[in-house]
Amino acid sequence: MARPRSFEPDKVLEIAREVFWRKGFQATSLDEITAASGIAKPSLYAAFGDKNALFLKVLDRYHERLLGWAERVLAQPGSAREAIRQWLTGFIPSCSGEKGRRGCLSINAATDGALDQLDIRKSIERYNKRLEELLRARLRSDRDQFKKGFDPELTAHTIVVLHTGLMALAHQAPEPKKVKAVIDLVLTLLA
Amino acid sequence: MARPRSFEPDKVLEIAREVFWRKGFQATSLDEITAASGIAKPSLYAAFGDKNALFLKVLDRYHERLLGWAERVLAQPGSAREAIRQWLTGFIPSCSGEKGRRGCLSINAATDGALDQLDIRKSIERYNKRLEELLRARLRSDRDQFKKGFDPELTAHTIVVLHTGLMALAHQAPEPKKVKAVIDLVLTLLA
DNA sequence: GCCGTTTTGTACCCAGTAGTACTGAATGCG
DNA sequence: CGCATTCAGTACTACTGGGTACAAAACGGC
Repeated sequence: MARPRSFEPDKVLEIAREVFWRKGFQATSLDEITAASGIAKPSLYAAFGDKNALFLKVLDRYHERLLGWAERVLAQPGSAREAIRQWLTGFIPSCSGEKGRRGCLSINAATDGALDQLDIRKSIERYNKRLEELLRARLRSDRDQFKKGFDPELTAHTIVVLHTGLMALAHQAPEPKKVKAVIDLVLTLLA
Repeated sequence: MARPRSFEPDKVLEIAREVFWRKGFQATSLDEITAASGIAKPSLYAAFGDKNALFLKVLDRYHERLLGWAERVLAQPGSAREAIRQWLTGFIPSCSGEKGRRGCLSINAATDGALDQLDIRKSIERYNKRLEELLRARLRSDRDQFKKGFDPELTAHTIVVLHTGLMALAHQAPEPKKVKAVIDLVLTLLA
């Protein structure tokens, strides 16, 4: 009944994610996104709102994707430690070597001054909370795999801290081996 | 022989550090620094160079201060584990509660897009390297305090990762108790 | 008291950026 | 085909921010 859209919003959100991820939220100008996507600014505004709203959409999708993957990997049967190891090692390609330099979009955003935007901060906090919940649930339900006195809550949180540290240090492009060794060492806490 | 300076560079660097720390490198405008310090822009430029150079000076001082403190605490005699525990717990006030929200200036800078500036990236990498060296040296020299097979290099790096994670998560203003519990749990790796 | 030198502060320039008319184009429907 | 409706793209505005020219001011030395 009217002129149809000439682009797929999902594709544009993916392109925007790449730009935001590479340059950071503050440092990314809308012109760079229009250049990368071929979509003019008024169309972006009509489809996604202003820069903050666009980034929030990008970030929420990013979070959903990571949570979906974590949920799948952490739900596998067998050893809880191996499930968590698989989840953590899955990040190695994206947090080591040259590819890792961009780090984690979410953690980058948390230190971007983007935190002034309440929506964005809430999204990040919610993501961390849900991630920790997934780990905690798995450790809790498998607590008899571990020795007496094992603390699922504290251990889950500690793994989140470790994960955050690895993703924050990704900007230094460490060697994959080094990351793997750290993961293995910390997983000895699951005993 | 000429008009004297009307401000102390060290004081100005401290004020600039506070502003950068609170708002982030990119998000801080020079106008905010002139407003906070009372120093006009041309004086800032004459004394410190452009924005990047100013931030680099601030960051280097920050690093020196943290390294100096780490060196002092980690040099204390007795248990290596207790020395490291004291070093880590010393960060609790600045990485938990409302005061912690600003996180760590260095880690924030690493994800600020400030990394495009090679000087700044080098400074951060050098800081992390020297920090890890301090830990490694202490763990190595006291390796007979630990069980056979203890790996000082890997353990030192893991502690740096943990420390980075704690400082990155500081933006969420966690409870001090939680941070302390994580530290205690990870220090059981030193056995 | 005057002069060269360095600092100071106002006022400015220019590039870049978020956000917005406004005109023209593409559709479905009658 | 005509028309209402929605999208696309150019061009613009208003503003901010980094950086600087220039003239006045504050010193030490003569």
